[in-house]
Amino acid sequence: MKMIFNKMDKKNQTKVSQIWEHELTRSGGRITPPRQVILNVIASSQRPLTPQEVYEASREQLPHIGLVTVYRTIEKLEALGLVNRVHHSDQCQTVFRSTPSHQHLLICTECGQSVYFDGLEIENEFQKTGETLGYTVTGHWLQLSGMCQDCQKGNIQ
Amino acid sequence: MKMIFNKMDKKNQTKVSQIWEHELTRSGGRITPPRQVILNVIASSQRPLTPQEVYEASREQLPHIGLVTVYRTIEKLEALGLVNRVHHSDQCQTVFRSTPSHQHLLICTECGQSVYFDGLEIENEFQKTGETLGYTVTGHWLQLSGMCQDCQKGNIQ
DNA sequence: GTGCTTGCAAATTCTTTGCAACTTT
DNA sequence: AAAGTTGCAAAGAATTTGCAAGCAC
Repeated sequence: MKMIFNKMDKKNQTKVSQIWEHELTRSGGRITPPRQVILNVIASSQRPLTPQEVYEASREQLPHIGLVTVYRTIEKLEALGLVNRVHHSDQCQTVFRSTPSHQHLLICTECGQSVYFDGLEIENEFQKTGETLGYTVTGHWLQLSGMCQDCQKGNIQ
Repeated sequence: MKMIFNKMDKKNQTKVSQIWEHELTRSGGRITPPRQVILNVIASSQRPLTPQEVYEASREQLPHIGLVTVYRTIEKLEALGLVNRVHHSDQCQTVFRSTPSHQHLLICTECGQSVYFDGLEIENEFQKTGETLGYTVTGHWLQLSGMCQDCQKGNIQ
């Protein structure tokens, strides 16, 4: 199994924000201060965020920003496939940057820090499972949870 | 990989309802007509249901039942571990009977018909994945989606 | 009888929509 | 200038809470 540890660093944050701005422009959208702030908040986050959390983090940089703008920007980013909705059992509406290739999330239960990983072998198993049950498997949804290295060491995030 | 095709039949529905009633009693709860109806609706469903759907199906048997009672009964069943919340990308609050052993759901995208399956080998892969990423994997969440045999044949559910 | 349960109404929370003013290109 | 975007306020949807009456044990 191939693994890709794609934790986001400062350099990549900027890059992701730039790509997102480019995609927005390309689809006829416009780059405004509120959007730049929201894009940056989501792109630089190590964990999935709720609309409320995006809103609160954005207000630190742009106090008069509106929650509605956050919702509409997320909607646009999702339509462009740049962010994904992430579901937990209690939290269903968090957003996290998506990956170009087909990967899955591993989320830290303590601090929420998340990484993507590749799971081609696992996906082959899914097909076999479906055949046994008489289903044609067309999609899957996999998320792992656990504790990241920082939290194992007892660090505060 | 061991597979368990545990589609629910009439005989099992009754049995599940009875077990649920017993668990309710054991935990100090009471068996009332509204609860019996709700339990039966959920136990006999081949697919995850929203609170609204449980409500509507229950009203056919007990017209004056309240949506609030459905919410509270689901809450109780979930607390007892008898039903699970099932999430899709758009639908986050559906309920489906849980399994005693550790299994995963395969949901038909057409009709919602769902079956549980066993995936021990897959779970071993999850552990390996976690190690590679520096995480201690403590939980996972896996759902497959596809098309069931009936829908492949073009039957109407 | 005691204590859990019900259903109504109201409150709360989350998300979406209408709209006039304002920016971006 | 044209078209997209913003933030406010209001609407809408989903879920939870308070409470008096009712029911199970």
